[in-house]
Amino acid sequence: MVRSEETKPQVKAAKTRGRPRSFDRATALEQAVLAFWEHGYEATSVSDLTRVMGIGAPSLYAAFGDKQALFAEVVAEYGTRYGSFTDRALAEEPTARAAVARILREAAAEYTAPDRPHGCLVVHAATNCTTPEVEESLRERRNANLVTLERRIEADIAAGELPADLDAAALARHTGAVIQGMSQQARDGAGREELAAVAEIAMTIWPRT
Amino acid sequence: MVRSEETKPQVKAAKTRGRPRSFDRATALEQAVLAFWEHGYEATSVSDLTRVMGIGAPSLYAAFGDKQALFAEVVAEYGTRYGSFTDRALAEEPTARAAVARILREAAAEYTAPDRPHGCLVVHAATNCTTPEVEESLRERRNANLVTLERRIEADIAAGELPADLDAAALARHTGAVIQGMSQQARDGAGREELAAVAEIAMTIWPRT
DNA sequence: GTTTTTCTGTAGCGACCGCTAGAGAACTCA
DNA sequence: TGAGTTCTCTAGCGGTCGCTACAGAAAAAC
Repeated sequence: MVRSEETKPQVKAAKTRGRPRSFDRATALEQAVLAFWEHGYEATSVSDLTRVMGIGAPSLYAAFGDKQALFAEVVAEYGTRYGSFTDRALAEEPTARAAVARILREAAAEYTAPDRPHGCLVVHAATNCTTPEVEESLRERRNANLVTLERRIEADIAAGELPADLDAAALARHTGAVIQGMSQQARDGAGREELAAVAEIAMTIWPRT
Repeated sequence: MVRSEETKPQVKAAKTRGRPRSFDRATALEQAVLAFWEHGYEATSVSDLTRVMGIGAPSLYAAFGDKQALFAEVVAEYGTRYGSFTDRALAEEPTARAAVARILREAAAEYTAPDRPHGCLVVHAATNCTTPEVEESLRERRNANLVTLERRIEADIAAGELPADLDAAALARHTGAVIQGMSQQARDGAGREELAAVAEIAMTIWPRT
């Protein structure tokens, strides 16, 4: 994947003045993603970040603002790079049921992929946070995902694909709970097959079509 | 519930010498439970603790050891006072299915009870921890709960109460994931009825008996 | 070249962290 | 009463936190 840039001197036709940045911004951001993903917002100190990103503190602050702004950018980057499988499933699968089945199966693999932190950054990285806005930002993201799923289920109900008496909100929340639980299990050491088994069990709640 | 004591001067027949403790140890511990429950291990500072417990730092260290020892005691107290509903259900209900049904329904109420922190301390209080032993201690607790549930399900399979081809480990893990997901949902603002609906949906995975 | 602009490295700011030394207070025991 | 014991209070330890002032380095503009 080619990194998208807005202020990259050596690539984007050296138009910026002054001393050029000595590190690759996207690479540094990716390291920050891994650090925050692994240890969460609070437990990842700025000195941890400068170490894994390979830059000094002033460079970090010049390039990303402060710790909170960097985290926001990390969350966005995580969303496009690692968390997009849910949106993709919702967009590509013909029914809510098929989308959820795919999401759960893919989550089992995503949350236990080797060579990267287990579980979901959005679920874990901002729990027990002394900065309420940070905790709230991921909470809103999680709740927004629930609403998205609920709307998808409602659409299937309206289309006659699912029973009219189905509780879309409850079904969406159940699915969210299973996903978050799978993420926790992944953090607690569960492997891909174990999570896949959980996913299969969870899918049996859907009405037979 | 009567507080069990080992060194309580004013109740246990004033046998201890020296200046007596000026605060009630059990009351102070309860305040620590609420603080750790709400904010987690790292985000609850010793100065937070001394404030809500109403004592000075030296008194805290004299009575409870250090922060980590206090947290261990808090987890134990939480277990007996707030987390015992699961063990009770497993002990009192005749089948694994009935026990899980009761656990899920009670969790919906417990995790959203007013006037106390939402969700489960064991699930949330030691995530994103810079002290690995603390994080590990609750992880072990969660995994031990999974094993307990798995054994209960296996017993029902052996007794012919559940199908012989049932995957006890997967079913236990699924149940654990739903419980942890419900706890997360409670933290994210879900109410009792919403969690109860999730619990009802989750119970539909059990084979009809 | 010189000037202007921007980034980098050192070094350290004030605030808070978990924790404790030391002195005095409050009790039991003789 | 006095001695011995244990708790409480004030104050502050060394360390880390997020963050930045400042001087020098590296580029474009002139």
